[in-house]
Amino acid sequence: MAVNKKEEFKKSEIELAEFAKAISHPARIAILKAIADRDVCICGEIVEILPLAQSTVSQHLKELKKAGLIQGTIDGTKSCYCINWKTFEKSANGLNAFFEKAKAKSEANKADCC
Amino acid sequence: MAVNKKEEFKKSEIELAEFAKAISHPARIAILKAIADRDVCICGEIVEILPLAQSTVSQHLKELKKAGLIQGTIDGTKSCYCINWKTFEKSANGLNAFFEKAKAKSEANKADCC
DNA sequence: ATTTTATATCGTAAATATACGATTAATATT
DNA sequence: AATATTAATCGTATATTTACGATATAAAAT
Repeated sequence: MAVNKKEEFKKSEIELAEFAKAISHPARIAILKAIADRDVCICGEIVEILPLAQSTVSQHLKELKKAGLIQGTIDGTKSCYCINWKTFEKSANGLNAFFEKAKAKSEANKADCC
Repeated sequence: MAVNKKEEFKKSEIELAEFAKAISHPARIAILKAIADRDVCICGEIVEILPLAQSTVSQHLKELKKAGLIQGTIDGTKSCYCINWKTFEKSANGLNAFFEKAKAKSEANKADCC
């Protein structure tokens, strides 16, 4: 049980799901917001803002990085993050295309059967 | 440990994250697609399409229902699902507004510091 | 050189998610 | 009435996520 069946889906579905998963925690939404908000990429500031321990924030940053949504560079003892706009926009557009396509179908069908 | 800190974030952040979580599994993306695709709401068809056991599909349907993204009605022995467009669009628009707002900031800042 | 500061990583506990088979419940078919 | 069909729910195993403190690492300040 609990065997991973995720890979048996279409690549596009897996990618959409992965992006959604990356932003499926309020901390990660808040982090993206915080980074997008400032003109200089912040770092430990995020820890100040969030109601989470430093190590937990670091973990969330790691996941956002893994998803390619943010980038980080080390600046002295500090660590500086910014949005990776290329990936961010690409993912956002992909998700939006999914929404739009679904909506288009609904226009065509119009049959609200439930 | 593993205490739930999610409720300590802003309501808007929690809502965005919850929607993202609802669509954070390829099976659920595939289910939404399948339902949106047909003009008649399907049911056991979904089980045929997905590489998952009936009970697992049922579980995923339950989660989509919990998120308000789909609705179901019983029709004899069959169960008929359709997209709850009101919630779906509202959620999709909310997420999109988040993307747009972030992007707008990036236009303003332009400082790619990393 | 020592201490401080900033952040990543490790270890770990607890919670949640994923998946399935078995069972249940309720309608349909024979 | 007996059986078949459909889908939800239950129980359960395993995997993943979330969270923290402790520790490690590396630069900065003293």
